[in-house]
Amino acid sequence: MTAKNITAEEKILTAAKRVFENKGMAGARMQEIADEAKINKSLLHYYYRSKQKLFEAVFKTAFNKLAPQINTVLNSDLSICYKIKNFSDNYTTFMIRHPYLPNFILQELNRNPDFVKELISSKTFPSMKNFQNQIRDAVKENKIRPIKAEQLFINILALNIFPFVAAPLIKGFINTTDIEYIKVLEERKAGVANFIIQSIKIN
Amino acid sequence: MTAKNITAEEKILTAAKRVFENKGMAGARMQEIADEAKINKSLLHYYYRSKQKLFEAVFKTAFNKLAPQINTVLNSDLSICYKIKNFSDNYTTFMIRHPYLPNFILQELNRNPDFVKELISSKTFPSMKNFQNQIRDAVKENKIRPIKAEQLFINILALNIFPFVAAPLIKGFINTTDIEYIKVLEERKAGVANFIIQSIKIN
DNA sequence: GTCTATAGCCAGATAGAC
DNA sequence: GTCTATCTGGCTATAGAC
Repeated sequence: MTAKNITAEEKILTAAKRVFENKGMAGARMQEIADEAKINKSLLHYYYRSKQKLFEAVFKTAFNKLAPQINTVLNSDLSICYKIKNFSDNYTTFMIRHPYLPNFILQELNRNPDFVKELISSKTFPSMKNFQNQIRDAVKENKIRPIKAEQLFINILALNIFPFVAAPLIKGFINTTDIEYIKVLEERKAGVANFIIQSIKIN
Repeated sequence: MTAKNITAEEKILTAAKRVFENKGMAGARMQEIADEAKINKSLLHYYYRSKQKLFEAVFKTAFNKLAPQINTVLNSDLSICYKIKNFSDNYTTFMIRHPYLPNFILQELNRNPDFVKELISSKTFPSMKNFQNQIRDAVKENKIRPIKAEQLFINILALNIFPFVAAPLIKGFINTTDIEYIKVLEERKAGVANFIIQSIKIN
């Protein structure tokens, strides 16, 4: 498997991923994707027919990388505490390597509300039910302070994802270089989990 | 001041705001802004010269609505606890009325890193210094649990802003209608402040 | 200030040779 | 499968009448 064994189709998808994540659907240019992939522009259409189709291929691939991690929080028999620690650590590690992904996903979901309907109706889309039961039981048994499952869920996502979506803004406020900011993010792997657990635990 | 007294220039800015916030710079069309403002397309150029200039006018207006609220957190002599409650309440109230604003700002900051440099160098851009001192002192005096000012700051922003940036995604996960989601956001006004304070307070 | 008409460009998509 | 050349439409921007 040398570099030359990578097919044109794969090269296109990789390049398209890079360009779409940076520029979004509207800002991306087919020519730029072709240049990035070092192939001819008309090959894009040969393999993917249209910009829209290529975009959808990229979007689905991206979304399918994120959904499973969230699903582990919502649908697994692990303890609440473990889930929070695990998700914060794994998610941040993954995102440091793919910093544009969350922004890309959220951006395009905001622009195309129909995408959401499509995603929800897919079989793999995670349900809140188990998590709601888990939180309700934990509150009832006095294991954690009273909180609604949805609110806790939003908080977990917010604390882990926001630092990537708002990176340029935060970098401006706290006045850090890109390298320093990665250290700030690394600190959050454990810090965020502690912050959440501290907030819900019974003294 | 009847509706007819609104000048063309004002109508353009309002329309541009709506279109840019929904579609972003790259996705917005001058024709759509003209239609939205119910004026002739060439008037856009008469008043604002170019799409870029019109966009910058909209962006600066939008950003200047958000910065002061954050500045209150960073640079005022209020107690930490009060700041958190106050910001969570005010910010969420404001954002429920302008739900596209955070997404628009973050989106364009990600696309145009130069914007950030420009904003930072402006005189009104808030500094972290006072807030850092306040948190360091509070930790030293054992008033709150040990936490870095930057991390707390990120957490405050994340918990308050993320629910708006990621609205379509969250609505999908927790399976709510738009109206129900507003109730979830209303709950957060007090809920988020409590969540944060619970996490940093000494038992 | 406001309109119509159009210049000029650029991007997505296709035709057709190899 | 991969290339060059080109069509077609849409978009920003401007010229110029009123």
